[in-house]
Amino acid sequence: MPPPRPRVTIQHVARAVGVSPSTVSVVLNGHDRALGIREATRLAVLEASERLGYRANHAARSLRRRRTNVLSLLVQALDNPCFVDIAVAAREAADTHGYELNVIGAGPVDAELRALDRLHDEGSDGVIVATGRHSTRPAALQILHDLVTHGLRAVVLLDHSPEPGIPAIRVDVELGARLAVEHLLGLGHRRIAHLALQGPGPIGIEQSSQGDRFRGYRRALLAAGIDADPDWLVRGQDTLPGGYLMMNQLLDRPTPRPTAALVYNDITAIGALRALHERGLRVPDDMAVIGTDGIDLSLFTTPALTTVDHPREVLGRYAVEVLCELLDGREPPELERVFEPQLVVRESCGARTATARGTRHVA
Amino acid sequence: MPPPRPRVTIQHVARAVGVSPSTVSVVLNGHDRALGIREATRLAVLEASERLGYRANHAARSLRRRRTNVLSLLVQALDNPCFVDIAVAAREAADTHGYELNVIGAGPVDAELRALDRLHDEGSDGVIVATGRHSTRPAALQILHDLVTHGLRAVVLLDHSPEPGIPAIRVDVELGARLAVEHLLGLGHRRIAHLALQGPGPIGIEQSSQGDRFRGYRRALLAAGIDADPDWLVRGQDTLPGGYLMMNQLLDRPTPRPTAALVYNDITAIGALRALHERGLRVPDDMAVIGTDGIDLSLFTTPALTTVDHPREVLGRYAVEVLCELLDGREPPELERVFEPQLVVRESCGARTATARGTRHVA
DNA sequence: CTGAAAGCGCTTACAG
DNA sequence: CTGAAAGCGCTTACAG
Repeated sequence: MPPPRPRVTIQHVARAVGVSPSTVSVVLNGHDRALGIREATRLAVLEASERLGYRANHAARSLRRRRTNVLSLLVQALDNPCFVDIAVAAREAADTHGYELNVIGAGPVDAELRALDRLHDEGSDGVIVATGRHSTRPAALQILHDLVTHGLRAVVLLDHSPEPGIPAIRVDVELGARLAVEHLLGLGHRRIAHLALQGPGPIGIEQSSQGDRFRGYRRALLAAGIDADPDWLVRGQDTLPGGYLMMNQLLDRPTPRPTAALVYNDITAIGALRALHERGLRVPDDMAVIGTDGIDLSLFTTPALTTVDHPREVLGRYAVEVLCELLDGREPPELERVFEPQLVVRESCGARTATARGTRHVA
Repeated sequence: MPPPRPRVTIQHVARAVGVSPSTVSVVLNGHDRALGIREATRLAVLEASERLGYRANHAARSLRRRRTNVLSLLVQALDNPCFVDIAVAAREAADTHGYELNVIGAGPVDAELRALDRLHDEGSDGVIVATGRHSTRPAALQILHDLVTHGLRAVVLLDHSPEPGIPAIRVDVELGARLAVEHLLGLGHRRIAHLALQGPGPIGIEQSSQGDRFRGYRRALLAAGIDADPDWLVRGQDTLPGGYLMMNQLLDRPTPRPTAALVYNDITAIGALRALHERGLRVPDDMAVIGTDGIDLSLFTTPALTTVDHPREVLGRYAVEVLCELLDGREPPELERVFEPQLVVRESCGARTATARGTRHVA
């Protein structure tokens, strides 16, 4: 049994002041109508609700207003700091817009559909889907579509827009891959591997972040007259062990060993670094490694990761803002907003040395 | 304006089947009373609600039941994977008990009080406070007390129980520190530093995790006839840059340099590793480093961290279970449940080499 | 075996 | 300038 809950309601406040509940409601909500409330009454209501410790009942308010003022953010996995950064920024933005934010980690691919479907029941007004891999999965798209049909507003983050009513905020990962490869080419590398996320189908044909990235990688090589060897491509999970496994697979191949690797994200790159370390291979001397995301951790690895930085805070914040526009009945200015990544050169490609001192992270 | 929300209610289902809303409610909730419902009716209700896409309205249900079936988990910061591990396990446990879990990152110390106070408004039935530092802060304790006064159930995680009504689940960090120091002593170290969390007062007098850990550290040294030099103690933030800064401070001191360091947690230890790397100091040769928590990352650093592992999943799960007991009106079996930490020996103290291969993380 | 009625706490037109 | 009334969608005794 739930404990007895001596809830202070609007009724109690009203009785204490000697006004009606409606008056209390109007005052407490600071409505325009509150202008028409006598100052003395207003003050008395404020005082009494403070004194009695009144706290509005969410459920009642939501039921009546027909909106909950909560947003849901479905991220791929909370164990990747990149998504934590996005979530923290998103929560802050939600806060300033008067919303609560429910952050949900989708977990492994097979749990994702369930998590998506649950969004229906989270009781939120709108959702941000940041799993970064839905656009290649029809089932996920279907659920997303259903969500919108049921009156939820949705925004996609880190992927393409699946349909006209659902705006997308994403990073130009094709450009990111190009910047990375060009950096490596400039350093004299010719055999450049790509550790990529495992997808449902062959890479490169999908309209997805993964496909975009691969295209960037291949085109940048092509522009330098290099035809990417299929043996340079390894696909796997975007996790620490995933990166570890992929790098080991790459090193196990009989082909001439690549001298550099562009890795799916920083977490995966850290896994790859570990595999190299265990094999006694030196980074960057034996293998240059370049990550993606720009999470804080990438500055603290040994060696510090050169990476393609994504504006994680901006993405989180912007997604919330677009969602709020939608909830306010306004159409967002564009269906897709694409942010630019930025190459951050540190130690893992040998271009220069880095120090954690003096960054924004070290006060 | 919120979009028009063509909500399917219990009424619609009732009308479709030709029964009353009460019957629909009883059937859908699978109540004991449902036993008294004709099978044909039951099936018809189920079919119609499925067909119509009925989804219960959370707000209405909560309002009526006077319980929301949501739990809140306030963790210190989501950017420490240790708390993510706890949160993920807690959510799973909440799920199996029929609750939703709202995970909130408290953020920096100054934001913590605000976050705590907000718990009032999250509309949850119970809260788990896992900031790991409340017990030394009277203001935090006061808010926690208020929460319980307002009818919320509360459980403290990773700290001592602040009062009889609030159970605590924690780790014996004093033992953890002892295990770590004994390991280092066994390896021949004599000057062992301690990088600790900055608290509101001097260390060692507080009844807190921090104080407990320090006591374990000092006593283990004492047992070996070593009186801890105050210069071996550095206090700072429990973050990557915090660890980086603390290690640099330690190295800047004129006293004979310690040969080993027991660090507050793994994230901080990774910061410390980086500081050592930048100074050209080798781990473990020039300085042995030992972390705490046992997060996955600690296996992927270079060198791999020797650490004091905490049962993070168990902690998260158990906290939820205790909270559920409380919500069911049962008293938990004990006011404090203390779990044991475990030393995990890897590379950073030089005792042996480690490999990421073959762990549970690498499938 | 099922329905009518009341009510959870709030907000919002609408009166006056 | 403020109050009475209705209703958001659900659940739960209580009738029958």
